[in-house]
Amino acid sequence: MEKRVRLVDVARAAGVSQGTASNAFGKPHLVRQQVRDRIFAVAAELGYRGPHVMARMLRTGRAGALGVVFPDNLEYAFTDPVAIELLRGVGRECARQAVNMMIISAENQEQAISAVNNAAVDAFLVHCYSDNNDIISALRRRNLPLVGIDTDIRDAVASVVLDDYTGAAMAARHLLECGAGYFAILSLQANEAERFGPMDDKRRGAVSHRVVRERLAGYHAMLESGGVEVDDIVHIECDNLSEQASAQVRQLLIDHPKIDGILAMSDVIAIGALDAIKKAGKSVPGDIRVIGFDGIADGERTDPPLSTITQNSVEKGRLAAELALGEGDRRSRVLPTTLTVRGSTKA
Amino acid sequence: MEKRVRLVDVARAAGVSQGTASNAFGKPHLVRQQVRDRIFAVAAELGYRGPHVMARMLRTGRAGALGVVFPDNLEYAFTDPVAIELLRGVGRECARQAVNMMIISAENQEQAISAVNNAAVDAFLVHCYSDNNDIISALRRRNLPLVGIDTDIRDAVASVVLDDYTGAAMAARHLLECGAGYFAILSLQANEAERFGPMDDKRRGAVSHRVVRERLAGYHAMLESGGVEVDDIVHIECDNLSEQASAQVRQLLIDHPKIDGILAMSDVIAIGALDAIKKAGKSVPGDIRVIGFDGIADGERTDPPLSTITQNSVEKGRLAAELALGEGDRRSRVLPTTLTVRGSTKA
DNA sequence: AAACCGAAATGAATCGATTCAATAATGTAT
DNA sequence: ATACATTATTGAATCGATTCATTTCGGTTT
Repeated sequence: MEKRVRLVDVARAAGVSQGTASNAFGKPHLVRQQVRDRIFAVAAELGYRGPHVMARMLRTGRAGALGVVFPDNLEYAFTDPVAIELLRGVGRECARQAVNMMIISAENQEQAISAVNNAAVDAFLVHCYSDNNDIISALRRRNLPLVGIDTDIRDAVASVVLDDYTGAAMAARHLLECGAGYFAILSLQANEAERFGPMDDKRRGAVSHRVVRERLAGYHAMLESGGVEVDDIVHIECDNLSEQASAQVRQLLIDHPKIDGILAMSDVIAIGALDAIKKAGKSVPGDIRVIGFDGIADGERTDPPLSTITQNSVEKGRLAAELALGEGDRRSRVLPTTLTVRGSTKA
Repeated sequence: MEKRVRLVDVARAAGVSQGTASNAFGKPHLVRQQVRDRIFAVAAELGYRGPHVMARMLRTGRAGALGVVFPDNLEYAFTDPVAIELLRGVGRECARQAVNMMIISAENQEQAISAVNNAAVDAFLVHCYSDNNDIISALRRRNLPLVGIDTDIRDAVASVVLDDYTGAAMAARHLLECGAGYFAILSLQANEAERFGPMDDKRRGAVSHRVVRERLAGYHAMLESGGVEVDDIVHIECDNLSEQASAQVRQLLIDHPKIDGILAMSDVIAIGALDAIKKAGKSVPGDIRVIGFDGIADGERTDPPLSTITQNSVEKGRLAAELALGEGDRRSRVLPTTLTVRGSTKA
């Protein structure tokens, strides 16, 4: 393995200073064409591969990359349709700003922390549900611009969240308007502890995930104003995977046959619910109305098509990236949702 | 903005050499506990943030990241279900090896080249259909381990491709066995020129994308052995998006009403075809048998469920990452496919 | 007390660029 | 021809660690 050709070698061989050689590559307009050409010719002859990326980074302090972290579940990033849309938006903004996208990957918390510590990036984006987490602390310690998605993070330069409360309230109002009277809420995981199934008062009081807290509050407020007692609502904490959710809903239908309105905190869960209801021989929306949350593409093709609260996840990701990379004012943003009515709530 | 605290500052303040201070952080077992503790205490007091990532990289020459490039279409990575599965596999292997994943992003070819040149990574993975491309040249110039996915790349340390020929042949045989006699092939894009629609001989002779070439050959060989003339097969070059493909198939059904077997080169296209056929009032598989390629999850939930040639894209990505990061023997791999029979070909 | 050994610590060299104040070269106006 | 701007070039300092050959230390063994 021969030694790498360095800029200084090229400079010497071309009979110019190292500074000029550097400019020829990085700021060509500062070097006379004649000289530039000579430098390039010599570089080609010596087999110079261009400026060393890491050396340049060290000197300039810029990494040219945006770090993206998913602390809750590392594999989640390429599994959940909403996360993928988010990444699409992040990617779009990174492309616009000519910055690469570094996805922090790890198998466990400890590894994730060292991945965060070793990532050569200019800013971090973190998608998470709660912020009491060692990975978040590691991110803070890096002292780089940090933008939280879907949760507020202390010390972050900004955050991008959804107006979850209003979205949930819209969903609940719609079900009320469609005539539902007995409700079940299919919740996303409420905190770090991986526990699924029926959600009692105690568990409902220990919700650390912002998204879940806000959506529950929105559902409850609207249902109460519609004359429904919160204690009469069945709460189930579901895994955010259609298959698992489907199994949980199957049990729900057995335990609570009167249920005629289902509020799901994600479309993935709602799709599982549709499946379970169909298998149980009940009809949607005749017997049970189902509304999801997110507005993923798959919801358009279910049978019946899924009513939902639509959010623009692509824009959420793009905006977060813009805030993280941006120099301008970095106010945190709350993004709106819209009600999308399809066949699962209205015939 | 105060000046950053450096390792040398910590070392001085703690009364040890810089080398020892470095070891305290990077190789703690080489430093006596007593001394180590003192160094950490001083570091905390001075507000030292830990070793500077870029400086460490420059010195060690390791970036701790794997670059992933999609030259054909940059947004494609987070849009196509197969690409997403691929990324999931890559992510899994990166996590296993405690390496981050750098996604090269750009809006155009020129930007992509400079993104490749500025990426601090230890190896590159490139997913593409053909290798005559300036981005590929830029990748080669970096002189890092390079693994090609779905196409062979000159100078790559290895490549991971599918046994496309056999997969296509299996698909064609299956349709023959199901009694189809008049075939249409819905092809992926055959080369860099973005042209869609009917594919004449000339265009079929100018296929630069390896995947398309192999699959066409597999389809043709099997159909011919089943007594079908290649010239009697209708070829349509489709955009790899369900909506667009659907529109193209609508026209196909008008122009060629006798078609009773459709071979689609991707499930995404096949799903579009199912849609168009349903809208045209024909039945699947009664009037027309449809088989896709890839085995994406969405194909299980179409109506009827989609028969397909299943590949393991997650493993394809994982394996490619392993080869790129690995030290061991790096033979190129050809991955197998399996026939998955569902309702779109057999009642 | 001398000799020896392994573990711990040292400190200068190195990784490979970019930057910027100072200087030189070139061009233009008087 | 002289003065004055402009544009190019120089070269040393700097970014912030890690490495490794060498020296020092502390403890055993003879």
